[in-house]
Amino acid sequence: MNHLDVFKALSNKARLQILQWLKDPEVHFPDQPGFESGVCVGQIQQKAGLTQSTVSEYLSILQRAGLIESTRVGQWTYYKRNEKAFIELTQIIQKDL
Amino acid sequence: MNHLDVFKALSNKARLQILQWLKDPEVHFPDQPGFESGVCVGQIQQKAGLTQSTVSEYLSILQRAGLIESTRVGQWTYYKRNEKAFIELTQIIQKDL
DNA sequence: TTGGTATATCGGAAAAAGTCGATATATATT
DNA sequence: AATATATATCGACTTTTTCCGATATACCAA
Repeated sequence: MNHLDVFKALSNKARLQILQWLKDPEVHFPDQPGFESGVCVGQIQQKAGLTQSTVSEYLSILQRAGLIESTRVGQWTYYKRNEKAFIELTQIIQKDL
Repeated sequence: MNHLDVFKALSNKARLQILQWLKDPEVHFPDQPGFESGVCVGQIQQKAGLTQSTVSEYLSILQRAGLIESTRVGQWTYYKRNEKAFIELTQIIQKDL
C-alpha cells in the first residue's frame, strides 16, 4: 500500500462519497438486488451525478489505491470496498505517519 | 476536523515527510536544542530542500488541517505535531469512511 | 532608528487533477 | 452477423496544486 496514492484517492469529495455509499449498499442502492460482488458502475454513476467516464475513472483511482476491488460479471463491473485496506490504513497512520 | 482538508494535506510527499520528521525531532533535527515547543521553520526548510516560502506554506496547510500547531517565540515559529488529530483521524477512517 | 534574521504572504509559471464528450471495447441478445 | 448495453479509454479544456522568487511583516540587537 502506497500512502501517497491512498491519500490522493481520498482527496476528493465524490470519491469519499462513493466509499461511504459502498459501505451500505443495501441502503444506498436499493434498486440493485444482491450485493455480494458489489455495486455496478451505472448505479454509482447515477447517484453521483457525474458522467460515466468520470465515475469510471474515479473507481479506477480508488481501485489502484487498493481501497476497492472489482468483479466483472457479464457486461457489468461490480465494485465493492476492500475493508482490509481501511484497517491497514489506520495502522499506517498510527505507525508510519 | 474536515476529512477532505486532512487528506489533501496528506497528499504530498514533502508534507508527509515533514510529519514524519516531527515525530522524532531529536533524531531528525540534532542541530536544534530543546523540542518542547517544536522545530522552527528554518530547520525544516533546510532538511526539506525546498524554498522558504514553500515550506512556510506547507506548514500552514498542515496546520489548517489541524495536524500540527505552532508557537511563536521571538523571531522563530516552532511547529510540532498535534497527536490528537492523528488519533481522531484513525477514528474517522474507522467510523465515517 | 537602523540593520539583520525569521517567517509569512503575494503573484505567477508549470504540472497535476477534475471533468466532460466522443469513441473504443467487451459482452449479451436476436 | 447486427444491434444494444455497460464499461473503459482518449483527447481536450478548466480548475487546482505545486513550487518558486520577490516582497512584506515581525522581532531582535546595536
